[in-house]
Amino acid sequence: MILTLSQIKKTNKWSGLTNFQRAVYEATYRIPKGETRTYKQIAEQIGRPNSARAVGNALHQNLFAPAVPCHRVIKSNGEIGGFAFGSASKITLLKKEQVNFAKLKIK
DNA sequence: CTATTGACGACAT
DNA sequence: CATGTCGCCAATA
Repeated sequence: MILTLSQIKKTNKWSGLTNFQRAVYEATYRIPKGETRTYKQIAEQIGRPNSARAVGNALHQNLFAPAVPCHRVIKSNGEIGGFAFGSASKITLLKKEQVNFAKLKIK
């Protein structure tokens, strides 16, 4: 079951989150299919340009997978970054979404 | 309250 | 290109 953003906000999990976490999940939810964002870009989008690391921590909790497409978030240097279920599966998901790998350091 | 940790970033070497 | 160092921030113990 893939929850919509509005449905996510009604869950009991959501109510327990901090504003920072909520902002991260919202920003990530809006990443269009076939595109990627860096942790840095997410941080900037939520008004905290220096919180890229904290963004990664937030996504690691991954409370709303797969509703929140956290696999579309990568490192700013083009590397894949981490993933709760292993970076290999992260790459697989991106390939299924026809992401442009040209700019990424992935074969 | 302090200390530690981690799906990061920028820069130097 | 590969490593190391330092800075950063929020969550957690």
